[in-house]
Amino acid sequence: MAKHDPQLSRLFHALADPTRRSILTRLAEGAARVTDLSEPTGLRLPTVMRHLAVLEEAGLIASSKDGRVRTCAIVPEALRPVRTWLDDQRALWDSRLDRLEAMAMKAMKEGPR
Amino acid sequence: MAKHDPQLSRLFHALADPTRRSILTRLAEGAARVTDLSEPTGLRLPTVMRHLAVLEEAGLIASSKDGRVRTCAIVPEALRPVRTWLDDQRALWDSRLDRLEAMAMKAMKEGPR
DNA sequence: ATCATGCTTAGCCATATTGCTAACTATCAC
DNA sequence: GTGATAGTTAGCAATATGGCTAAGCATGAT
Repeated sequence: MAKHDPQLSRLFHALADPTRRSILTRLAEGAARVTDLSEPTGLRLPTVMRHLAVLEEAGLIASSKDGRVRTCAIVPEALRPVRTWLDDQRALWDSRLDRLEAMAMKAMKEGPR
Repeated sequence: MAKHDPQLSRLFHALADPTRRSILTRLAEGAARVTDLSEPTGLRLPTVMRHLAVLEEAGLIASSKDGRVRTCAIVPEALRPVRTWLDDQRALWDSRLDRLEAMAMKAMKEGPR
């Protein structure tokens, strides 16, 4: 039985915000400084920092500081658990599709009575 | 350019909660009444109701009421946008990786500056 | 040394989320 | 009708989230 997976929760939560997704998309073009990530969002630096912290805690990005510049980059394998969960769910859902369908049919026939 | 997709945000947000994921996994075994979903979680009915509302607003489940019993079932195709987003990101990230590799190769050939 | 740059920290505010209880409605069984 | 059952609604409390400003701290340029 799959226990509550905090890592999966962190990943999904990180991906649930449009700003964070746009940051990820921007980072797909290449590593970027914090300021570079701030500009297209129209958000202030501290706000962007927080988003970056969420992304980094989820393992979706990595950052390192060189002088006063922090450079952020994507961690490509970070989405693996998400993909795995999706695959598992699809397997479960698909394998029960016929049964769900049957139950729906049955409910429709016996329902209103 | 992919605009902020509210539906994607709703989906990710719905999936970010372990209780909701366990509800989905439970529903993969077959449709269930609200009370059936409440028992294994150890949560009260109104709390479960709220989780179900989030799942339904995200389109992940559908429910219908027959008499006083509400039956919930999974909507298998609901995860499609998530899967599509993942695929798109992976494509972007992979192409970025390829470029990085090419640059590394080039750098190795030309030597350090 | 001085100043600008880039990030960081601290803290405020509004709203959202997640749990609860209590009370209410609607159905089903007697 | 009476009462049990299944769900619903209303509203409370604690915490999390997402934005901001202001001030601080390094580092780089002059």
